[in-house]
Amino acid sequence: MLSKKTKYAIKALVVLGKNADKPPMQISKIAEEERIPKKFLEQILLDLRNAGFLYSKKGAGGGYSLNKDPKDIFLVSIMRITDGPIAMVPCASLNFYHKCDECKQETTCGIRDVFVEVRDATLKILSETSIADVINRETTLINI
Amino acid sequence: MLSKKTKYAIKALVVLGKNADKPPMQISKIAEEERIPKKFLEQILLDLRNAGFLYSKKGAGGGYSLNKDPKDIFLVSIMRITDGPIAMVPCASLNFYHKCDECKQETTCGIRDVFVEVRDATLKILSETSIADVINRETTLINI
DNA sequence: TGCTACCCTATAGACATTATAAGAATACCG
DNA sequence: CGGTATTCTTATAATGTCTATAGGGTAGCA
Repeated sequence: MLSKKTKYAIKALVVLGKNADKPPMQISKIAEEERIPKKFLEQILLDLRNAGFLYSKKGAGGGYSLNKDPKDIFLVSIMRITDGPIAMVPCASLNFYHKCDECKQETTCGIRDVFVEVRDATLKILSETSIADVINRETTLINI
Repeated sequence: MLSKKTKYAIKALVVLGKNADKPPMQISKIAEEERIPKKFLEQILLDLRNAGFLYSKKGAGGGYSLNKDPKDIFLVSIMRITDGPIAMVPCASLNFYHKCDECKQETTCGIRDVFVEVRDATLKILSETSIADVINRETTLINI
C-alpha cells in the first residue's frame, strides 16, 4: 500500500506543477486545496525540498515552488523518498535491499524470482510517469 | 510490502506442493523446515484451509496437504486471503475498493489512473503464476 | 483411554504511520 | 528597525497494523 505521505507528496507536486508559472504557494493553501493536514504536509514538503525537488522561500510572500520541470519528476523518485522500497519483498529491492530473516537460499528462491518480475513491471511504469504525465492524464480524463 | 503472513503462506504451499504425493505434513515440520513461528503458521494454514486450498487431517498421523493441484493455486488468490488488496491505493482496488478520504473527484484523478495501470501489471503476473510455477522456478534457478 | 495434531479465541508486544504541538529561525515590508 | 508572515526543526502523542504467543478446546486414531 502506498502511504498517505506519498499520496500527499504526489498531490502537492501536481498542484505545484499546475501552478508552475505563478509565485510560490503557501503550505496552508496547498493543504486546504488538497485536504491534507497542514502540519503533516509541512514535513512532507520539507523532505521534498531536501531532496531537491522544491524551492522554498521564507517570510511574507514566501512558499513553495517546483525546483525542476514537472517532466523531470518521476513518481518512482518521490516514492523512494517518502515510502522507501518499491519492491514488495525486501530481498527484491534495488535501493533498499535486505535479506529475509527466514530465507535459506536467496539465489534459488522462487518467491523472490516472481517478485523481482513484479518489481520490474511496477518500476517500468513508475519510472516513466512524471508529474507532468499525471497532470496530462487528469486533463485527458476530464475530456472523456 | 508483502506481509510475512503472505510470504509464509506461499512458502508453506510450496513445501506442500513439493510434498504432494506423500502423507500429510505436520504444522511443526513445515514450521521447522521453513523457519516460521509455529503458532503463527497455525493461523495461516487455517485461513488457507478455510479458503479451500488445504485439506487437513486430525489425530495421530494427521497434518496438512494440498486440496488442489499446485497448477491451480495462483499467487493472487493467496495474497487476497492473507494480505487483502493487490492495488497500492484503495481506490484502485478491484476486490477491496474504497474511496480515498481526501479525494475530490475520483473519476479524473491522475494518481488513481497511474496506479490502476500498476495494479494491472502486477495482477497480470500474480494471476498467471501458480505454486507449481514457483516450484519450477526454483528448480530452474538451481540449474543456472 | 490416551496420545497426537488440528482448531479457535484472545491478547500482548513491537513497530510504523499519521498527525499535532510549540517554538525557533528567517525573510519581507512598511 | 520592528512586526508579521512563513518556513524550519524537534519532539511526541495517537492510532493502527502486523507479528507472535498463550492457553485451552476438539476431533481422530491406535
